[in-house]
Amino acid sequence: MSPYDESSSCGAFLKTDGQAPCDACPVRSLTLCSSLERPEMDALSGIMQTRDIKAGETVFDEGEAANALYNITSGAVKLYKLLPDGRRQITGFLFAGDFLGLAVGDHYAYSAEAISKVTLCRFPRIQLDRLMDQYPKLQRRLFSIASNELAAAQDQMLLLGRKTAREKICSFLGVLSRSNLRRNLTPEIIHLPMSRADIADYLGLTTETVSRSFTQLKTSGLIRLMDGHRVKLEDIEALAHDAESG
Amino acid sequence: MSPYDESSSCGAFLKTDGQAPCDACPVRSLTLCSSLERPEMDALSGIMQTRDIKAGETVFDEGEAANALYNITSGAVKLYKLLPDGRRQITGFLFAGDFLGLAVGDHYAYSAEAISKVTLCRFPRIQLDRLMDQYPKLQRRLFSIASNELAAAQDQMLLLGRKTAREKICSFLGVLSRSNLRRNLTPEIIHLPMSRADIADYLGLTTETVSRSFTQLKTSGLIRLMDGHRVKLEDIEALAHDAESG
DNA sequence: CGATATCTTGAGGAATCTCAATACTAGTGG
DNA sequence: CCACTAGTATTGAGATTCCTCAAGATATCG
Repeated sequence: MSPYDESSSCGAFLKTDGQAPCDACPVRSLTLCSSLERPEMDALSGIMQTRDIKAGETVFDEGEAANALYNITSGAVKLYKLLPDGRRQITGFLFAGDFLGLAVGDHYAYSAEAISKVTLCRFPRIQLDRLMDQYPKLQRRLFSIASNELAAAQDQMLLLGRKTAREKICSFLGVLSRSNLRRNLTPEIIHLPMSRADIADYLGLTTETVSRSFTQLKTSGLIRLMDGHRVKLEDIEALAHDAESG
Repeated sequence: MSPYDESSSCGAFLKTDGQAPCDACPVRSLTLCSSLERPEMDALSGIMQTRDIKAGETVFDEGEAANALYNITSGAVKLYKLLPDGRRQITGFLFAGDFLGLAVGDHYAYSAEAISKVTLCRFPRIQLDRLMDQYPKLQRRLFSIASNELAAAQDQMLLLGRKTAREKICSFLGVLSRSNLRRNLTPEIIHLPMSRADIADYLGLTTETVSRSFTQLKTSGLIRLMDGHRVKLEDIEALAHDAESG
């Protein structure tokens, strides 16, 4: 069987004639599809496929032909680049509603791997390119997504180049907390589906330093480690402060 | 007098009725204007202004209303973000042909400052937005620029998060060398108009470490410091190798 | 419930930073 | 045209953060 299921719906919803599913999409307001009109929506769902991926599996690899773009319907994905000796930089963690697959040339410049079980909406690039010519609004939406990612990347450069380990962790928790707000989740409880090694590779640290920083924040009473993958922010104000000068 | 000169040409060229100047633009193939057709070109030059900036002066500041986008006709610009305590991360160095001013909301998320005397083509945002609706090709061009910047930002994250001081310097020289090629300059002679402090804030290092790394590369025979701001690459192969594992 | 991976903690080391002194460069005015 | 000054770059010595290596604790999954 093909890895792509052309007929299934956006996420785990009703299978229909191919345009209703997106109406039921729980994360639509966050995705590529946000603020699109009926015709764009229908065109998009017309070329859309869905793809399910198990935790640890690859969505695509650096260097691979960039044949498609994706929207995450559920689950978490990490993007990363590798150096020849295996050192790794994670350039982003993506969650439900997030978009991935932008490429400059014909090939992806980074790898994408599922952190948890993931459901994706897949848009073949050639067809999406055609739609972009047809619907300027879609083109604009993609431009806006790219601009947002660029701004986030610049924040991350500041973090990587100039922040201390503690500040990095506080910034990371702050970003996730704010992302919870956008998703109508409580900003105090942070879910960390990724490993400490992933966090380390995202923040330019080692797992040991990540672990020590968490412990230190716990000791200072700013956070509580509910379990390894769930953190309660006890003092968001103080965390925000320590993210920039702590 | 207004800082903007609506009538002058793109760069230091003939003043005309407002559409010929771009025809003479020496860096057009590198800019926003590249691969645009006559009507787009004319529309762009119609809303274009030029702006001259002295070394050390500001193009715009972080937080300022994002009223315009710019293309550099000559000179060098640095983009940077600051932390409250003054720590600085330079997110990019821009040269003739490069584009700046992309913003997510209504405000710039970073500052832009001239490193040398700079000439800019200025495009008011509101008018450019209108043109984007009118000319999908222009929209597409901006999307492509944003995508390219994003890819560069991801490379820089890898550099900042995972490379050693020596690797950072070698990577930096490599990028500039390749940028010389695009501009039809010799790839062996690198001009560094920025200070060591700027380089340090770009690479997540201190001036002292930048200086020591240069000295070390000189001692290894990979480069020659012709003067403080001009470097000869003696062994591009070796530099490229050391940019990723050395 | 046990095996394995992940996480935490500890001790020592290394790369880079900080602080300080010296050398160089570029621009200024005599 | 040269000397002077202020900024910039280099070099040195010691401090510090974070990393490496190693062991023990905890969580996860079949």
